[in-house]
Amino acid sequence: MPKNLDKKAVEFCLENQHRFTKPRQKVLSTILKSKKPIKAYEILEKLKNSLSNPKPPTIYRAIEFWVKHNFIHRIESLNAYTACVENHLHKGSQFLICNDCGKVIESHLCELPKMIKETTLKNSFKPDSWNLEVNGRCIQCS
Amino acid sequence: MPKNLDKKAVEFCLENQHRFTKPRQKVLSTILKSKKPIKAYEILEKLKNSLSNPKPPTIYRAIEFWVKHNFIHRIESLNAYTACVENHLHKGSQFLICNDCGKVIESHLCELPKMIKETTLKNSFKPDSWNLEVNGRCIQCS
DNA sequence: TAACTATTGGTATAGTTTATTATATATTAA
DNA sequence: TTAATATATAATAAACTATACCAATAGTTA
Repeated sequence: MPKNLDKKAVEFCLENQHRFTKPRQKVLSTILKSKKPIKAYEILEKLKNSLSNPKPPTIYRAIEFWVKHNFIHRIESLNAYTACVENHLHKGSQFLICNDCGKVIESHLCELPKMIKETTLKNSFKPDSWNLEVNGRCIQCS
Repeated sequence: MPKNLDKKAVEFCLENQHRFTKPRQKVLSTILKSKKPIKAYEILEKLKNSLSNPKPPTIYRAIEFWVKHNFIHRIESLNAYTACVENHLHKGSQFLICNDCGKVIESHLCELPKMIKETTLKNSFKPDSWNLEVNGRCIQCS
């Protein structure tokens, strides 16, 4: 979905002195192209051609890099990865997962942070980051 | 934590014509005894004695059973399982995970459901169940 | 008893992720 | 430019997590 995330990634690497290496490049673009969250081994499979016989660690290192810098998110309940709809600075993420078609919508629940602060305060807990995954049905499937 | 969840489990099985078999019994009690979320293979290890040489599928089947009936929850970001603090009927769960000591608090964010409905409505999404995992620091570690 | 369903047992394998060690590439500063 | 440093990759192996499959068994029902 995010059209120019590719460019932003290049810029990001330039500005922050990270290398825009081939594995990073290919892994990111593969995730960007995928309309649904994609799994590590699916990425691996797709890159059999454009990289020379890549192994799991190659993929995982690149994934880790982009997750760390908020270009992609990991969806815990799916063991899958998806591009961030905007490369905003994240402390948390929210996903709506359709149980029927598998579509995943990244949602911006703007009020959630406030809520989280309140409720974690009650538990004397200092929130740092969070992840909300909601299962249900998207409009096409309902 | 939940002291009589054992008994409730027996009752539940009786009432609903499910069998309270040895694997189910042992897996549940092992999770109940554990103060922290416990992993499938840790359960397997602990049951090496009380069950005769149990294999992964045995454990996973029992876990699945109790998850399905809301006696335990799976914590996605940890690949681990924990007893429900109360065996209330769940459509969602919320966990506060301490990055320091690993403690996990199950939290009751009573207002969350309302929020979820509102925000998912905006996305034309029918919520069904949800899981929120918040990372941060507990009071002892901060 | 016979048929049926739920559950378990056991083997094997699939799928996911990390550790380790060595090598290569880029950057910086002398 | 070259050595020193930091960063990233390659490749092998292993650890960790989960499921598919099929046979055997236990409980239930007709």
